[in-house]
Amino acid sequence: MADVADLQDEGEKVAPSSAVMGAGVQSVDRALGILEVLARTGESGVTELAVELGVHKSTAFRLVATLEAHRLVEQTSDRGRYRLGMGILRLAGATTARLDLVQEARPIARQLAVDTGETVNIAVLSESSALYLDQVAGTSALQPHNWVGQHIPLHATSNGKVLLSGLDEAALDAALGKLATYTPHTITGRAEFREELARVREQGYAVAVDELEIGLTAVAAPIRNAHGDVVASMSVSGPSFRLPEDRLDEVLRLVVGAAREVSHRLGWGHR
Amino acid sequence: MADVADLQDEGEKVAPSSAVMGAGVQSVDRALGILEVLARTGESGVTELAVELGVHKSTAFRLVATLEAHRLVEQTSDRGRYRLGMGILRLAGATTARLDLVQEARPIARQLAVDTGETVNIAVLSESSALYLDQVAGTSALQPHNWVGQHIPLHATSNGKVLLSGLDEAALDAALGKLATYTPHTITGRAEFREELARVREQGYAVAVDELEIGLTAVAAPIRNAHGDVVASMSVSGPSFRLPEDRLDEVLRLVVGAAREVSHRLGWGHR
DNA sequence: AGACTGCGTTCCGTCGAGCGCAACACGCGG
DNA sequence: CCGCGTGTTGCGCTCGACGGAACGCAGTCT
Repeated sequence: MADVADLQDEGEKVAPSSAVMGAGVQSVDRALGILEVLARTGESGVTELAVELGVHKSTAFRLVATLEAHRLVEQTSDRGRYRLGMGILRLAGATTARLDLVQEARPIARQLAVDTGETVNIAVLSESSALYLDQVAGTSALQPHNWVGQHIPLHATSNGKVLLSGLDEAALDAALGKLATYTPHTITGRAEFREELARVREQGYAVAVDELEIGLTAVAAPIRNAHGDVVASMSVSGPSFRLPEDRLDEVLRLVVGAAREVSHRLGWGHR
Repeated sequence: MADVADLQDEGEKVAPSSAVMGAGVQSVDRALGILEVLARTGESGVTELAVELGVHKSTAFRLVATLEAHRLVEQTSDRGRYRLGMGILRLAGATTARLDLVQEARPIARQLAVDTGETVNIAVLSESSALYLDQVAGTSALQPHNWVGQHIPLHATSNGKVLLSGLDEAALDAALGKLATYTPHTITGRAEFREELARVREQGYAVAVDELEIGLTAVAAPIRNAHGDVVASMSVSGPSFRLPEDRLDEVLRLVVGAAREVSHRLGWGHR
């Protein structure tokens, strides 16, 4: 039952593009597919969505109208295109409020932000990129433009390195695409990157200076669950001029300590 | 703005407690209903969800399984209960990145935070409570515990007053439940509160000193869209001792100016 | 202007997808 | 052990979701 009956050869190339699809309740599947398309494109019309899903225009419309009734999507104007709506944010608020990872990590992250004066982030691995779960602003006015929910490349960030360091060889290969170059300091050699990961594993922390963006420095340490797996990563990041070499040692000590504290609260080292 | 709602007079057997429901594609409607229930309860079992929606267990299971395939829900353990998942957060990231309100407001909010030294929030009206969309921390270490996605009572906050001031009588009645008392300064009289709203409308800003919490002061101004409707509210809040009467004038000037600037960027006053 | 092409939206008849039923596998407590 | 509670799975019947086609409206080309 793998292939969906695509009987219409209207001429349009039937490209399932990307998504799970094909598993579960058909109409719900399609509706969620719409959300994913909108997340990717930012904004789409009914016709566009219909082509993307390989369904009739009217079908796409009915689905999107249902989503709209629940405020998960909204249209830019009457008779306009569609985009993701506020309902998503409401759900997201309820999600983070309940995730015990965020729950446990938040007070510690806040203290870390106060101690270092820089921005603290918590990220998890999600489909070959880093998903930022939470962010606590530093005391300085100069803040990074990241935001919860953003996708960040794994090989050019301290968080990414930490998260990858917890994977075995097979999973690593799957998660690691090609290593894009962002700055002259980005590590792009595969062998070289594996060495870096070994170093991270050994040291228990990761550093990235100017690797994603010139002038941006970040350090990160792993958060482990009761089984000892790396489930998340906690980082401190800020402008490189505020995080010079001689200050990094101090910051590293704080980050590693904070991450270990969260790990303990999640049950690591108990039993 | 045709309402899709009233085509049929509810043949439902059991009261679906709360939610939109009854409009659009049935199975999608139910699936989204599940998300809303999970957002409310935090965690539920299949059977529980089934009775909540008034459907058969197996139906609820199939729906929740589809949601799980898209990572919008996850189960606490194999054969365990269900809760909202990371997929929601991914969608939320894509949402905030594209919502032009947040997009436009963020740099201005940040500047306002720098100028005042206090925390800036942006909130919208969402089902008879305030939904906080964005937050920029002030320069001081002492920060409020709020977070994006939280629901806050409308009648005891400056943001809430501003948002309510944009409604007509009918909508106001619908949005306003009973006026709970939080502190001795909370306005609880209905007539009194309407006078306060009239003042807010006239002045173009709202103030709340010790009304939600003793020691917490906040001021807010409306953000308008191209049609002139109040779509959001921007506030500055901090400890009352840092925001004494004689400083409020200055802060108010800044807030009103910032909110007006955002409104302009959203097309207000243009043509 | 007028024809034309694209959009989002609506109506309707049909047929297969999704529903409820019932049976299943498992965990718990009496 | 049995009963009762989960979450999970096949299976036929039926009703709800689907695609086709037409509509109203906005631009755009001729």
